[in-house]
Amino acid sequence: MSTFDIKTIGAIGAARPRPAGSDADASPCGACTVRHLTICAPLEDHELSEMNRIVSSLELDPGDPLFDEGEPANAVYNVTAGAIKVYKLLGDGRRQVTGFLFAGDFLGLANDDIYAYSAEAVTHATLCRFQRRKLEVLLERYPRMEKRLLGMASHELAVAQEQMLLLGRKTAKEKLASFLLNLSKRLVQRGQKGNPVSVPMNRTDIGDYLGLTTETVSRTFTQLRQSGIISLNNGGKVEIHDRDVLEEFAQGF
Amino acid sequence: MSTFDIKTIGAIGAARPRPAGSDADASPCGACTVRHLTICAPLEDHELSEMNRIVSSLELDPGDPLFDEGEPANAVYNVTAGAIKVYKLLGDGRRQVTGFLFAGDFLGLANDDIYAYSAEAVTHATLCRFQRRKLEVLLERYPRMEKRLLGMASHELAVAQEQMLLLGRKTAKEKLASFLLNLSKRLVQRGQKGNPVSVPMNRTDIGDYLGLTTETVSRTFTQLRQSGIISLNNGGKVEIHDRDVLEEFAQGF
DNA sequence: CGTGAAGTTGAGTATGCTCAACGGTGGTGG
DNA sequence: CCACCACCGTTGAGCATACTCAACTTCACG
Repeated sequence: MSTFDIKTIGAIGAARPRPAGSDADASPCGACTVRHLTICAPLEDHELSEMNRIVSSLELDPGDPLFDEGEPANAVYNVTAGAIKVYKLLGDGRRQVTGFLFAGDFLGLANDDIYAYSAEAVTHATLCRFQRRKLEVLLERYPRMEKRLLGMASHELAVAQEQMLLLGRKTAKEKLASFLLNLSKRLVQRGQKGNPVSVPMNRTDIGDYLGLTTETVSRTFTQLRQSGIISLNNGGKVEIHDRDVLEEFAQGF
Repeated sequence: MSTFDIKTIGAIGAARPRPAGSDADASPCGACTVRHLTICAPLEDHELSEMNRIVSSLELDPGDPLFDEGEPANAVYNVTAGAIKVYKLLGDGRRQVTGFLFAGDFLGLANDDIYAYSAEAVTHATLCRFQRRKLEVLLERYPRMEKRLLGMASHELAVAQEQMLLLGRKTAKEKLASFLLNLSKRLVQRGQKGNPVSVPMNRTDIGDYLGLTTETVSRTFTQLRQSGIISLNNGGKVEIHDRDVLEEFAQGF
């Protein structure tokens, strides 16, 4: 894994983060459609102008890296659209995707000023970037935001523990059932329809997230499809026919 | 899993949390030997008296439950001595231990007022108990503590991600190597010798933590022993002979 | 259409699980 | 004091789930 500073990514050319269009730049925070989900939720409208001053917008294409494990953690991010994956690697290249992030999700919290994982775009995605030091000043002034951040971190922690249960103790079928239900729930949380479920990531990413190979993911999809529990539509849409059975699988009965 | 209120545990008789001896009660926080590791770290000496007022001490025997998943989260805890395990269960009883906690470690942060996991003593253990509502008042007054809590949560998050990598992508040998090195590092962090490593939990707990069966844990210990990398001493002590090889296993080379 | 990447399916295999037996140890009660 | 018992850890044999390697299909995109 190369370790390079986020500020030079554009120059390297592997990624092409670019400033978002002028529309968004005019009053990005005021126009933010996912504010209630982000770290900005506790701020009053008139306080957003301060946010505007320290935030910058960012756009990524599929496969573009956002940052790499080990890199100095100079910024934190809020996803405003699209999907991001975060992952860790072993020495021989084995990969564990520790999470998929969608609009409203937060990433980049680093304990010791070094990112503990890498982040990369799954789909075309837009993000808000907060310079770490400037954000810290703001947090000092608005303890509400710090509280919000703690709430988000402790939610992340609960999600991580659920994922450990999945990785350590569930079968392939149970893993995939849990995964689909999770995606569905997160869509609903964002006010979208929870069925059919949009599955924007490929089989390799799903496998690396669930601790499986692509082949096993594919076979398990087939198995669920042939049981009539789901169907696979075009454009990565999965239609859930029997949510109850899926729930039973997910909970290990 | 039964869900009962922590306050009634004593009456039920499954557990026997009891107030610690009068020595500790006199000025528990002032005498705390692990304060620098806890949420109390940022408090000045003269502020500890406030802490004293909202904290109570607690003692558990091996196997005693502290709280159960799903229970209302009325308190958070700091371990002051001994070892605690936290775990989640599937419907059919499969178990995933999501962490082992030692002196200085913190548990009980709950996002939605409900514990997301169960906690139980591994060895004889002592803990500080903070009533949630009272702690919140204190956090309001000391943003430093809130910041500290955020730091601890984000550290936990990094640890959780490392564990996901282990569960999803490491072999049995790599899992056990990582586990032993982790225990060793945590001993060193607490100012103790990192070798030999005290391993107070049994094979079942280790298996449930690493996503393995007891038999596989046992076989893998034997394998590492026969390779001369470790030896198993009395009293659950593991002596590490070749840390470098263990590190290589743990990092997946 | 042609090409390359992604997904699916098949055959054989290996890692770790299941089931079972056995040995050591510590606690208990006769 | 010692026999007994329960629990824990270890080891063995056989097995199953998911992996590896490979071929083939589908799809997106030029």
